[in-house]
Amino acid sequence: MNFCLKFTSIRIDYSFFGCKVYHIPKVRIAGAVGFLEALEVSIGDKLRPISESFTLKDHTFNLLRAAILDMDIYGPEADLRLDERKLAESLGISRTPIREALARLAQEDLVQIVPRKGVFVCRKTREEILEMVVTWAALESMAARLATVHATDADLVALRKFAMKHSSDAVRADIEEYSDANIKFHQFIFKLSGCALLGETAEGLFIHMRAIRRRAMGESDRAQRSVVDHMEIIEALVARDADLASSRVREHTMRLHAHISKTWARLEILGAAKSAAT
Amino acid sequence: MNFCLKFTSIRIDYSFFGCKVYHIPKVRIAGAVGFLEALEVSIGDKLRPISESFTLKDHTFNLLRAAILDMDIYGPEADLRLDERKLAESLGISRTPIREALARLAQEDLVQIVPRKGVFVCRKTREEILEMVVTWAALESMAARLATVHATDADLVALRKFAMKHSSDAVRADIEEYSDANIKFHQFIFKLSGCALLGETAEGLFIHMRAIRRRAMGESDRAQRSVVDHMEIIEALVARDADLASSRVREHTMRLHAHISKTWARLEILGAAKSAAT
DNA sequence: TGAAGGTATGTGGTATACCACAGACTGTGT
DNA sequence: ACACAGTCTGTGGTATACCACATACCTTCA
Repeated sequence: MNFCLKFTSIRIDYSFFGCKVYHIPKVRIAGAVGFLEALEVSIGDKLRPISESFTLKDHTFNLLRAAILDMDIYGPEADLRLDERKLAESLGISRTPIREALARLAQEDLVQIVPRKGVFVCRKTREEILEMVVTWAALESMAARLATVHATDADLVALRKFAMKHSSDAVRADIEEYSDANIKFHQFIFKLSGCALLGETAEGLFIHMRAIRRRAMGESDRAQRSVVDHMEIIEALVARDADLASSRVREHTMRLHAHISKTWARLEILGAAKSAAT
Repeated sequence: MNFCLKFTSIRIDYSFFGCKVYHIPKVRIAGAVGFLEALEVSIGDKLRPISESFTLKDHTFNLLRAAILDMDIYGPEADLRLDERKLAESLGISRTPIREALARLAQEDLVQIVPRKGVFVCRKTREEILEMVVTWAALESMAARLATVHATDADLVALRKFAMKHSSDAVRADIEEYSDANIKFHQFIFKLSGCALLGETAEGLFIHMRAIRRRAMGESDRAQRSVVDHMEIIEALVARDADLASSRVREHTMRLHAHISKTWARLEILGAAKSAAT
């Protein structure tokens, strides 16, 4: 995968501002908002929401993060190396904000920075992925438990509606569609828990699992089994049975765990390619 | 709290190397290890483990992190401001590694970086703390569940031994001692789960909770109740009853949740001091 | 006297120059 | 032909200079 190519299009986003990248901060006029408020509302309204405290550092962080998630990390010939200088050149900015973005990515375990060697996108081993699934299960089962208390009846109706709407995707084996809906279903449960941190923590894990999930999804009747599971989970939530909802969610996720265990060989081979590349 | 003062002692650590801080990297002789190996083993053995790839960035990160954890964040007059330049001066290094360390701390939600305003240590609101406890409960209850499968009998014997050894601390209300033991007990369970990520994720939460925990610990009979809870948890583990162990751990942690809820007023007042300071 | 506007100062944000180290390469000696 | 050593190149690490913005203060004018 060619990273430089990737970022060519991103520069276009930048130039949309009509100025060189590093001039963007100059556009900010937060201090002038008060002044504008004194003018006709028609003008103030239009300009009000101008990017509040935009920084290249944050932008780069999001950019790199998205790029890494889109990467085919586990492809045998994937280029896991990130070159600070090349990235800087591609984005048209200096290395400084890139380095700070990379430092944050490293903190999230998305990349590994090796002094004087390079920055590398982290591949996850099979064990790490399995642990992520376990942790995910822990979080979501708690979310389901809380949801039996916090979710309103209307919430659950909406959840059921959503699940049924997309069940047809699974039936006709529309994996791509169903995969998205599946994700949203789980996010829905986290939202119903009323505990934002549960969802946020899970999100952090999920990011790492996306590449794997994409590869592991096209298996046999998993999608249809998933639909059944989801319905049973909803029933437990509607019954306000905390233990049942919790255990059903947990078992549902642990089935993914078992499934990944079975596809061990493939992942392991991909993992091996990693050490070969290093 | 005076940060500069704090770091005065830290500089002493640095100067232990016998050279100015930013000269430390020059001390590294990783490339020379091979050379040393050709010499007498007596010398090589002594020098072998010289800091592999030490970086100021990482060191600063750990330093700041530890300093923040030691801070009395919730004190009414706490100085939550971190000045990059002052820190740089105190540590005797440039701003660059400090900024990267701060970027990582921000990623961990330990500090908040406000462009052109400053870097501030994050205070947690009561709601955030409660959510952390819930998330902690989710993780540890799963850990206990796994422990019923992965822990050996010897492990559980060791756990029981450990818990009993420190139960006396709780009885004689030696809060400080017991608090440490309490923490280790929970870490023990995470270890027994065989899923490192569970423990790591919890650790990330725990860091934020330390300051709170210290304040919330000196309450009534919580310590003694804790001892009972721990014993019951151990029984469930020994019985290899996954559901029971899981729920007991969860309920134990959720009691902390309830307790913090009760001390709402105090925390809220402290939180209010925050906005007053800002 | 007070309000408006200018200015001085300090902040984080960014760009840049340079460093030490690692690794590949190349030349030279045996 | 091979081994060794020197050099060259590229990497991330660090230090530094400078920028735009935010803020507080001060000057000025009504």
